Parts: sequence; C-alpha cells; structure tokens
Amino acid sequence: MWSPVCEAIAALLAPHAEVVLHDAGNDRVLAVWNPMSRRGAGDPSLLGELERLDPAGNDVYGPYERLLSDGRRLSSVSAVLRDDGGEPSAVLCVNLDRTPMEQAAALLAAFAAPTAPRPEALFEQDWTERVHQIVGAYVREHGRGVERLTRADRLAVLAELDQAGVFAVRRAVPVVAGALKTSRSTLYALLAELRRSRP
Amino acid sequence: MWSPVCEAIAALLAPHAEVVLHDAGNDRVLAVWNPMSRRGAGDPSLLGELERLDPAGNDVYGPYERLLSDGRRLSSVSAVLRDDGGEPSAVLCVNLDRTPMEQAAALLAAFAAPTAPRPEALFEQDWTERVHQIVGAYVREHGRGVERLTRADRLAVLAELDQAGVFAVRRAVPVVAGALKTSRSTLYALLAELRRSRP
DNA sequence: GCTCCGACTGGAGAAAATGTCCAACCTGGA
DNA sequence: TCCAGGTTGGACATTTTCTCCAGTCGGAGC
Repeated sequence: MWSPVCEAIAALLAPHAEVVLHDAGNDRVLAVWNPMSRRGAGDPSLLGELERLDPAGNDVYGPYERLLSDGRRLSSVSAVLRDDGGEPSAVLCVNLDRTPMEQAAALLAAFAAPTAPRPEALFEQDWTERVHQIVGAYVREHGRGVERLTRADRLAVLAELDQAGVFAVRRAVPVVAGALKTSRSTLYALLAELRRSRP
Repeated sequence: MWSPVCEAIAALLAPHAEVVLHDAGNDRVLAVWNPMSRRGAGDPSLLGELERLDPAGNDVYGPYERLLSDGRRLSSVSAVLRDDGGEPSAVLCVNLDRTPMEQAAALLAAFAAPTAPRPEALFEQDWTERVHQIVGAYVREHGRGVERLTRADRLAVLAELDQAGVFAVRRAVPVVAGALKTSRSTLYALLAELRRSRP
C-alpha cells in the first residue's frame, strides 16, 4: 500500500538515503529501499517508544541522529502511518547519510576554529533529555520497547550512556533507572557487570 | 622593541584581528593595534595563569576561545616574550574574530544537520580541564592572578561555572575550590550567596 | 599599636546521595 | 512442578555534599 511512496522517496534522495517500512502490528520490517544497514525481515517496531515520545499526538519523529556501525552519521525521520480507523498500521523511516555534507562543514569550520578547545560548549544542561534520547535511539534501532529489552540490550544501552559520561552527573542513576524502567538495584548490578567486563 | 612585529601581525590579519602587547612586569597594556575591545592602559597580565598553564615551559598558549561582550567569538593566542636573561618581559596576544568563518560553516552545517538534536555531543568528558579554562579565561581577561581575585570576581567566576552546569557534576566542588585556590567552606558560602541573589 | 570587622579557613558533624547486600519474588524452560 | 537466573524493594554501609562554627587573618580607623 505504501510502497510507491517509499520508492519515490528513496529515488528522490537517491545517493545516500535509505527508506525502511515497518509493520506496526507485528514488529517486522516490511521492506527496505536502497538499504544501508543490512536488513530485510528484522524485528523493528517502535510502539513502546512511540507512546513515550508522542504525548502531543504528533506522528512525525525527528529528524534525530543515528550512528551507523561503520561510523557514518544518519539523519533519520520516522512517521507513523495510520489506517482509516486511525490505528497505526505502519512506520516509515527515512535515513539520510550526512557524512558528505558534514565533511564539507567540518573543513570550513576547521578553518574558522583552530585545533583549540571548543566554542562556548557548556555542559549539557538537560542531560535528562539526553538520556531519553539515547535510550530512545536504541529502542528504535532494535524495535523493542523499553520494557521488552533483554538483559544484553540493557547492558548495551548502559555502555552507551556510560560512554557518554552520564554517570558522572549527580543524581544520574535514579533517572537512568527510570528511563530504563528498571530498579536502582538492578541498574547498579548491570553497571557493575559492565565495569567488570571493560573497566 | 616588539612593536614592529605586532604591527606586522596586525596588518597581515587586517580585517578582523587585534594585537595586544602587555608588559609582563607591571600588569599593564603597552599597546593595542586594531583594537576590538576598548583598551589602552588597562590592567591585563597573566603571570598567575602562566605559571599554572606552563608546566612544560611552553611559551605559547592557545589558540583558545574568548567571547566578546557583543557576542563575537575570538580565537586568541598569547605568547610570552622573554628578554636576553630568559625572564618574561612582555606578553603578546593576538585575537582573531571568528564570526565570519563561523557563519559560513554554520550555514553549511545546517544543511547537513537538520534542526534536530545535536550530533554525537556526549557529555564533556574532561570537565576538570573545562573548569580551568573558564577560570583561566576570567583571570586573563581581568589580569589578576587567581590568588588576587576579589570576592566579586570569585562570585562572577562562580556564576559562569554554575551557568555552565559545572556543579551538576559529581565531585565538582572540591575541584573548583582547588582551581579557585580557596577552601571548600568558602566556596559553599559564595555559592549560597550566588544562589540567594539569583535562584 | 590596638581594636573592630568582615571574610576566610579547617574541621566536625548532619544530611543527602550513592553503592552494596540480601531475602523474597517472578518467569520461562526442563 | 521445580529450578536457575534475573529482578526487586528495602535495609544498611559508604561516600559526598553541605552546614556550622570557633578561630584566624588582614586591613581600616582610631
């Protein structure tokens, strides 16, 4: 039903864009045009996340940024496609490779800004939002709602969060526990495990 | 003695660069070429800072960034000029207005990155360094070594640090106290005062 | 020189936060 | 059904953060 739209979008953004269509009902990828990450009948769905992100009833998410495993950066937008009854029937994701533009920008920026320390760059004021972004990104990527994440998933998310320095912030643990819908206890346990494996 | 050099540099970087020559001995500005911030016989000197920043005996600092009150961004480098005896005799600062380049870069970057949340942008990993930068900038700007800052100065610096969210980081107070060469107690007192005036 | 005063200091201890532990409790699979 | 492994709330230990205070210091005024 939505295929033509997807194909058109894929064609329009031809060189570096991927279009993915998910089935909202059974957590499956329906089709991929111009694939960048290998996929086909994966597991994605984002209903869990959607509820959290969708208080205003807005059906378009992003553009948010994602990192491909090979380091390329994508700008992603997702849209919930609803059937006549207003129920979500599919989710459309468009991923645009940003690296080319970014390289150009970086080149120019480097001219303006010497190797030096960064601009004003104050501390992330609203790290709480940041936590949700990271968790949300993971959830979207893996198509499993927060409550359905496996232990390994949680470990992975924690690794990212830790990497991002979240736990250097005061009061971070309770917030993360909340975002991950888990208890403080468990979080500490996972964290310990994480640090044991890569200290 | 150094005037020709300064003049040459000023001329070379003509449009948007300022060159300032400080007397290292008596905390005075000797001369300014192509002034951007109004100055003439101000108070700058940075010996206090120099000692801290100069463990490796390197006499060139920066480029670091500074913010002009009108919002323009500068890339600054300073160099300690020594006399025959190896004693610091003057300090040369070159300030380059970065805004033009930056605007161009921003334009291009905006193309690559939609309005969305920022790139990777993880938490400042080394906020400690950051604290020193902020303090250092203030000290340089006001030409008074850390130990010679007035109460008001300290309050101002704290305001900046607080603004930058430093105190949301764990273990921040002792570090800041150290950087400000003051006691934890005093720091808490100042902080309380600060928050009382603007909560 | 002496006193007063406001600011600073180190240390003591309260309060809050962070981490650790554990027994009870799910939950899915043999 | 029972088991193993993971999770959980809560108690408790530890660490950090904050407050308080009595003592000190240095300058202004006498």
